[in-house]
Amino acid sequence: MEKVKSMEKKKLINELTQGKEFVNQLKNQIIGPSASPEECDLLIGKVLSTLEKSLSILNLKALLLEGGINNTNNSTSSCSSLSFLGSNNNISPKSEVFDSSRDQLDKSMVSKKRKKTQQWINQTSISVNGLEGPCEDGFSWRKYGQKDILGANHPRAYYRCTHRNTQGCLATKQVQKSDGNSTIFEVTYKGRHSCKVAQSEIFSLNNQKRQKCNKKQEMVIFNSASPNHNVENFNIITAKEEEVFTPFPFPPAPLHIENVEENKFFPDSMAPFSSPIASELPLYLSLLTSQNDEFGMEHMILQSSDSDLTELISTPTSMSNSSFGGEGMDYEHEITFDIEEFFI
DNA sequence: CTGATTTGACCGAC
DNA sequence: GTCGGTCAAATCAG
Repeated sequence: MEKVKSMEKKKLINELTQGKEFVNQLKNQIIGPSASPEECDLLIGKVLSTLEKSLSILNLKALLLEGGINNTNNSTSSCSSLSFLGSNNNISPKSEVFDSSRDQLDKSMVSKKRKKTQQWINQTSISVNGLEGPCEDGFSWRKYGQKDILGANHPRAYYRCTHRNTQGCLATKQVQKSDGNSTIFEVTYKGRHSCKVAQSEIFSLNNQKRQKCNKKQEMVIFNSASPNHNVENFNIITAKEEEVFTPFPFPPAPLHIENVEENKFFPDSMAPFSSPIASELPLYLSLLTSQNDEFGMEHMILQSSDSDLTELISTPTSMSNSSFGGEGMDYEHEITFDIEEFFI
């Protein structure tokens, strides 16, 4: 445990130091004669990334303390996704995801909890000149309920696919403002879209909205000096087996998914699921924002709670990454994925 | 008029 | 008994 603490501390210091360096570089960019917006954008993304990682580390600690979890292994590895769940206050302590993980931990794998549908959580926010709200995801939703959630400052809204009645599409989503930052919306998707309309519309809509959202994001980023302008966008996915789940707005292009146990693509802080804690939690998928990623794409981590399947998917998305679409796709251990398709 | 939203009631899981 | 999720009647908006 002490070793773990030390590792976390080291990692935290490292992240903060990196962040400081990036800010300095940004400062030079802004002040310097050869200021490049692209470079500034990149640096801002890096700064945000380091801050998020730092917060993740800190919040994981809080989570562990709160839950009284005795971590005997590599806890730093689970920072990225786990701590987000606890950190944003977006998921209330009573939330399904959090709760079930706690239950599972508490009951030492004597899990007789009912199976739950797959879900993924997308956290996104846009706040420009008072106009705020989660970026649209390309599907048409119909609100069917709203509920005050215990421990949460904001009510949770329940949406289902408009085509539920006509096409039996069972996709639903929940939208809730973050407690900590009301500009952040946490969107939890459940089930998958089976509606033909969504499938046919998704490509054009997705392209449009991606552009739209990217524009918004750029606008916000470049006006970030104003306190009224704020953008944050990061994602956590929680998925559970039982239903085939299609979280991607992309064409059914081949996906390349790596088994995370090999940790091929994880830096240390991104190998979140090798710890005993992580392995007992529900399936978490963690997305980093495009601005966090040097390659301009997001990395998504999937982990199945029951099957211990942990996978990494790379997706190029922006604010619209929450859109799902295309044919339903089962997550297999090996699915090829042509990344270039998404950059066209 | 039609479809979407609101909101109190209800239900099932825990 | 509590809480989250859903239903469905009432209401609203285009």
